[in-house]
Amino acid sequence: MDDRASAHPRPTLAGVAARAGVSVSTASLVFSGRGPVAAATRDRVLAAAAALDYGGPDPTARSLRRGSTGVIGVVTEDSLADSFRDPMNLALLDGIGEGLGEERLGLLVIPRVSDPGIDLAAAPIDAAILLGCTTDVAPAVAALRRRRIPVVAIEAVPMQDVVAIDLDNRDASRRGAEHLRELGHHRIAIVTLPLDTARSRGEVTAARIAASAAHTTLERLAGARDVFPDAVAHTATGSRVDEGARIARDLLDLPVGERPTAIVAQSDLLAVGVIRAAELAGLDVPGDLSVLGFDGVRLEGATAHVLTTLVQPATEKGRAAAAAVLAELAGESGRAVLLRCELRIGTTTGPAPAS
Amino acid sequence: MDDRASAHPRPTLAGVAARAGVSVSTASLVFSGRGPVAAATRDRVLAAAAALDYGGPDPTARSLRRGSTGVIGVVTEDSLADSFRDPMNLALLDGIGEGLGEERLGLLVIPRVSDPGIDLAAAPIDAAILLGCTTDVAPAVAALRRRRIPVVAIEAVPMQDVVAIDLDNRDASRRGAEHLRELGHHRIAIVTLPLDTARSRGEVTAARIAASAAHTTLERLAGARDVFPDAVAHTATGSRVDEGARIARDLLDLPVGERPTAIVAQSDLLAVGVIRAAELAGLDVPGDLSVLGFDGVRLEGATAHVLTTLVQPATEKGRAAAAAVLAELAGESGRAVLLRCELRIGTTTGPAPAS
DNA sequence: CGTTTCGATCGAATCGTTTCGACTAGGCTA
DNA sequence: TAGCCTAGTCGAAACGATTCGATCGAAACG
Repeated sequence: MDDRASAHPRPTLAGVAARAGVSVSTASLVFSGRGPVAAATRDRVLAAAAALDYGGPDPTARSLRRGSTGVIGVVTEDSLADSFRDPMNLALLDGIGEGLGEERLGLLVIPRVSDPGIDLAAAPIDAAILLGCTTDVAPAVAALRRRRIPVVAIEAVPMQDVVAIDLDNRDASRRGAEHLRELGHHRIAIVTLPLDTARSRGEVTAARIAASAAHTTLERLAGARDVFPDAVAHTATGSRVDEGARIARDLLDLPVGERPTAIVAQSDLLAVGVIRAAELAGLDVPGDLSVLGFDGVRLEGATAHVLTTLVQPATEKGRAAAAAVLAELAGESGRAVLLRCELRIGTTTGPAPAS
Repeated sequence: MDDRASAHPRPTLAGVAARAGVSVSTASLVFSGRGPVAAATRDRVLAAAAALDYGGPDPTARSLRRGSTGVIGVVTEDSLADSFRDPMNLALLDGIGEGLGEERLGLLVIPRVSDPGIDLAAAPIDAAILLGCTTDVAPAVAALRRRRIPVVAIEAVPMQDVVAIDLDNRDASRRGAEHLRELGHHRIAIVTLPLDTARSRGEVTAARIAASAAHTTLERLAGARDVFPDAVAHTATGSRVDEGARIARDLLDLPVGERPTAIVAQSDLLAVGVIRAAELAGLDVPGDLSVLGFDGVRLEGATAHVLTTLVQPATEKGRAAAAAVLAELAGESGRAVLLRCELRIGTTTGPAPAS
């Protein structure tokens, strides 16, 4: 059988049709199932296909003719693996998968949107979802727009012709901060998500804020500072436990009077790191230090605490993105969505220590 | 500008060529850069393209003509998100990304290979990597073969015309078990990875083994039983900490004389669960119970221990898979690779308790 | 029994590129 | 000055399907 396979170049619909003694159009109808075909004819065509080892219409030819590929692009900023290390993105992916349903073939994940070497416009996709892109995505969006490819962006700066799936990041952060203020805290510190693609650790200055395009980070920061305008903030290189711990170590290395009584972390992973560092430094959470997270990710046994955090509807975000994509593909215009986070009070925040 | 965009249907290379006053072939040369084009001509074409808001050649048409899409398919068994929740798969993905280099557009991730509803043959890909597929993948492979699409499988049952990237699962497990035997253990229990897609928890019987197609699980099991032929084994529904804990709870709920003195877990996540359950039951690790893992994943702070485990070269696996894919696409035949695990002795195994 | 209708089939045009071979006009070598 | 090579350009033939409109019996209808 191998010789046959290598002898004949590659079976095509025309070959199958010829062998079955029907026209190409009829053979096409058999495979696409969109026209009436006599049972006998269908069988003949299928038999011919089997005999020639034909595996069905070529996807690229089909795409060209039909004008659609059945593939949705998911554009990420980091490397693939790094993007998927963030539990929030996984939940998002779950939602996208759910929302897309059975109709689509798969997701084409395209890493490093900011890499000029990668030509987003050359990707065979019907629509694109921008996933956690903090960089300036304008060029990428422009390229997709030229292709008439609908774009849905998740938590990105608002752009024209891009359906935005957003979170009330600022408002939610403000509510979290207010919770701390109500508990009597005055001196708080903030551990932020990355501010830029360079991802250097360090204190957040006005200059760095001005230079940053990290929408989510900035919004959450603004929300916290709506309540605590002077709160010091340090930025992390990524949403990871070790980063949170590392930054907290610096923030907590102060005499009692100057040390923050609460730390606002912009993600749960960072918050867990903060808690670990605090406990390692001999501080009691929440007795000596309150810790607030963001995300509401299930962190199985990472700490003995129940994290006080802003629970975001991550899966819902994915579903909304998928719905928007489907709407756009159907010709309707996908509606922008603003989802709300909910403050879940756990055991990591408490009254400010009387000092 | 919006009216223009909607007025004209969509710019094509032909339109650009016409406007630039050159032939389509010349315009094509400008964009593909594979022929000599006078600088002046090039500029004229690019200017026309800009004027028409043309974003470059259509990917599907290009794919059809060129016969390749620039996309590699990654076929997983679970939902996307679930696949990527396994840290091993992420490391693998890292390796694939590294190995593929800059040439490729992206990875088309295709979930649920066993779902008959999804037509693998309809995916526009140049090659496929089978990732952690425990089910019977024969139909999928057959479909791809008909398409003349090279297939690389990671830790799957050997198949003809499929490049295998494999691990010495059986031998490694045997070495791990021998380590336990040398420590004086006789009564051990095994916590296995899933045995089948149904994923029901429970004791591993001969019947279930016979019915299972989960290559990796079976190999690791066989390796452990090479040393401890009568070891009882329970299968998990997934490689997760909570699963490990849940199963260990049952395994350890026995009088001291019958309780295993060591548990072999088929993944580090399971092993961590086992350790947690043991400590919750008041057992000392490794004093009362030794625990052996598999994978060598970095588990930041999950336990206070250093897990004794079989460290597998996960990233290397990905790189090898990528190399095989590239080789196959270059017309050479990708070589099968067998990678070796290394036993790393940590603090979770110790001498069997004298009883 | 003439006409309409419908199921089944086919031919031909089309989707938007890439690429092969041919052609022209100069610049070189001999 | 004849002959050759090369850079630059072009026409036309793929690539492998889908789909529109036409055709042709046979069944259904009045």
